[in-house]
Amino acid sequence: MKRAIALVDCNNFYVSCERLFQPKLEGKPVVVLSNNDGCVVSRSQEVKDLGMKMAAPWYQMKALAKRHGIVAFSSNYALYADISNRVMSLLSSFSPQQEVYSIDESFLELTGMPGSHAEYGQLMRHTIRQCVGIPVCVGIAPSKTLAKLANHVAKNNLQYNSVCDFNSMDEHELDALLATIEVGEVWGVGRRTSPKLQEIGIRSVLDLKRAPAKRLRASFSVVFERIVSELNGVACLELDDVPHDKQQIICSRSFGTLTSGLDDLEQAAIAYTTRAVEKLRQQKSIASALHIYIRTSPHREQDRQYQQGILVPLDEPSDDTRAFCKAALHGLRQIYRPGYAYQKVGVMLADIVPANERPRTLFDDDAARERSQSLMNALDHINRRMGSGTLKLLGEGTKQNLAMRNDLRSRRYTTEWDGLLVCNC
DNA sequence: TCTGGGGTCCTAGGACCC
DNA sequence: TCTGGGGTCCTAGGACCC
Repeated sequence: MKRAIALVDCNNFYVSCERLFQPKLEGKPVVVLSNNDGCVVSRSQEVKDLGMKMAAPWYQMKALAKRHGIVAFSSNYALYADISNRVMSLLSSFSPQQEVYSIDESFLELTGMPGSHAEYGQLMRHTIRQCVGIPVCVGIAPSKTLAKLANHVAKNNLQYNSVCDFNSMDEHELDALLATIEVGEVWGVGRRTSPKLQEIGIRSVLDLKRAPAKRLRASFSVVFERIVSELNGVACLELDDVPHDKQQIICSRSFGTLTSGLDDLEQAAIAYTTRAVEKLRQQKSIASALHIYIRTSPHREQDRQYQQGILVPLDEPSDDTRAFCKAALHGLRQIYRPGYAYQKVGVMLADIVPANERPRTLFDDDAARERSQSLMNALDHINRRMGSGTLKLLGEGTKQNLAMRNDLRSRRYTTEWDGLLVCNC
């Protein structure tokens, strides 16, 4: 029986979320920006047609935007996450096996399902459009890598009507199609390797499919052997239907304005550490080291540059915000140098294991651990109920010196009372 | 003036051990 | 004075993804 994997991908997802609540933006050029309104991270079709690239710095795009009346939004992650949950939960009813791959993509196992898979894809698409309001495209193929490409074809060729099933094509038809797609479109071939492949004569997806896998492995890495197999219809990547625990948890942010003060960096470090340890507790894990780093803006070449990071081991694995904040401040003070204009602080939790695999030591203080646990539970409980950041450590501070720019953010239509749309009728 | 954030996997090279 | 080879573990950095 032929393997059939579907990839359902939302069309310019963040833009589609914004349009959901402002339908007058249908057909108009719209973008959504990254944190600090720094880069363009989601573009409507109209904007793509104008030639605006993904991740383009917004300040360089303003003239073009003005000329064409592009509507811009700061990112509203609370909204996108909520809409994503609705799409994913609806999709889960279409297959016994689903892998939620990212905020806007899901793989679904269709192997063995009777009837036309393309028609089934259309049904998914119409259901999501009708129930949630988000447009999606569906690609179907015998491997994940091919399903990604089928999705790409569905998105870019009108004649497929948003659903493309490679399994329904014969070998010649499929190869002819793959010959028209640039090798850089393949999942796993990025902007560095794409030119290198072109140099050795591998320009199209078909070229890569027919390339000698062993030789590619030697010149690039083992992942290429896998990619070539997947392109030949041999599934090497299984569907991951249980989300696994993170091996590292990162929280980092660029500042709205550069700063050279240790105070500011300490405040940011505590805020990000707090957030990261919250995520650690959410997945019921403990960590035994924290990496903290700071850096100046690499884009400001006229400034003196500095970047440094340090790994701070903890006395014992923990999920207590206070222990990590202490480590973060300790590390920060070691790497901090005065006189630089810092742009970013980041923290990363490492050596993560499930909390129930905590090693016992001679010096375990069970009473202290219980106190720590009930304090952290209370903290999480209150912040969950009253809103994130209601209760925090004093060091995080109350001034917002380094607050991000997000003047263009839409309302939290679905996750806050104040964000609800009210009908005046 | 303004250039994102979070994550994984792979490789090379160094330290160390026998 | 000469100075091996193989294995493991760790880390840093690169590449990629969304």
